[in-house]
Amino acid sequence: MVKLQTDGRKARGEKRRAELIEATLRIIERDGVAGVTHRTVAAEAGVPTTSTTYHFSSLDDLLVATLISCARDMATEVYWMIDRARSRGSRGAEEVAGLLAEALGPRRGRTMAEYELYLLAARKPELRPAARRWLDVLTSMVRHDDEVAFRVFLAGIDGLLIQGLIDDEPPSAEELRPVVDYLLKPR
Amino acid sequence: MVKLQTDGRKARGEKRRAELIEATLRIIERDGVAGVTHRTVAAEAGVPTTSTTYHFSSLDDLLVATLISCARDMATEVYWMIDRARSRGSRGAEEVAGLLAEALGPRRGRTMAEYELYLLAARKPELRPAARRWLDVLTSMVRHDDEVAFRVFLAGIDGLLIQGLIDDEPPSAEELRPVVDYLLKPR
DNA sequence: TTTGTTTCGGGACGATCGTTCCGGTAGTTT
DNA sequence: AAACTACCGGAACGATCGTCCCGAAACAAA
Repeated sequence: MVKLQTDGRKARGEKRRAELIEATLRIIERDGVAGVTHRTVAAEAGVPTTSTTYHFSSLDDLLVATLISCARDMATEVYWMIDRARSRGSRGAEEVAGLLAEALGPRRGRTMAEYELYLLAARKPELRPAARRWLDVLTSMVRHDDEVAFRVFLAGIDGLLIQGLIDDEPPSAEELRPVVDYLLKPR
Repeated sequence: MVKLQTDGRKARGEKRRAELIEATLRIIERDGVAGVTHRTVAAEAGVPTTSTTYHFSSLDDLLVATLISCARDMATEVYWMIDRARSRGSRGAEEVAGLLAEALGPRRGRTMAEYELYLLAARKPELRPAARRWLDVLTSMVRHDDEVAFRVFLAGIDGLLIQGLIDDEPPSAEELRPVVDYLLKPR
């Protein structure tokens, strides 16, 4: 009889690994990278402290894994924004503004976490490929003569998000709208 | 005889306070906000550990003071960029690209420090006014019908800087040039 | 000089950190 | 069944953390 199923132990191990990464992301959303310790992550995941050191050789490894996991989500998120912006004509700006308002409102913690991990990548060279990959993939999607406009678009999105993070009240889609409009206007 | 000079003790105190802030900024440039502790700052400034707790009631206070001091410099820096961009015509983009390349090359550590403090402000409400003030001042400088274009310009600058921070090789002014050009092109 | 204020700095306290050790358990292979 | 491997989790180690205490020193006012 041929063995088709994977090792049950390894499956459980991978599952807990994923749970630890999710717990780490929640910690970063709530308290920032500074709040990530073996103990806080373990408590958030509801597992003993030593579980983090078993599945990740060090705290750095845990952060690396979290960034890599997070980068995937960021890519799909920005991909959606681009898709909306290009396919909907004048409605594109409206939808992009809505997505930005959502990133700065209900999902504010997540947005902060992403940029904190982004800055972490600036400081740790081993993280840079993961942080850059989605950006490269996105850039390769557009036509060559659109590349400059596309880079401006991406930079503008990043800038608007970062600036929106230090507002006391998250900006509404209506406030963002004219800026996004201007950003998307061809020239 | 009227007392004209201030208390020599207070003068020395203020001087050491300033030195501690400068040392803190150097630490952040080198190791990030995570590297800021009473002991590392004191060692960097060449003073005993307790000096930081004496002049700043807590570590948070030290970071707040550092951000406020840093925000002033950021304002003048961006002010220069705007000045170049507006007064030099087509040469404006070239000079802005040069300033960006400098911020991502020789002054890379400083740029990282500024954005780390910026994100810190996103998380600590008491820091937000200081981080936002210079942005408001700059915005109030421009004509009302230019405001949207100006906000796009600022957002674009932020985005280009952040994205440039995760490059292995800092982008050159020549690479930045077409993007800045597009960003400044009126429409 | 005497008194008071401000700055300095050594030392220590309790808390928390990353990490290791190691016995115990569950699952797989032979 | 026995041997082996992967996972679990309690306990603890040394290091480092923020902060406090308190006497000494420097300086100003009396």
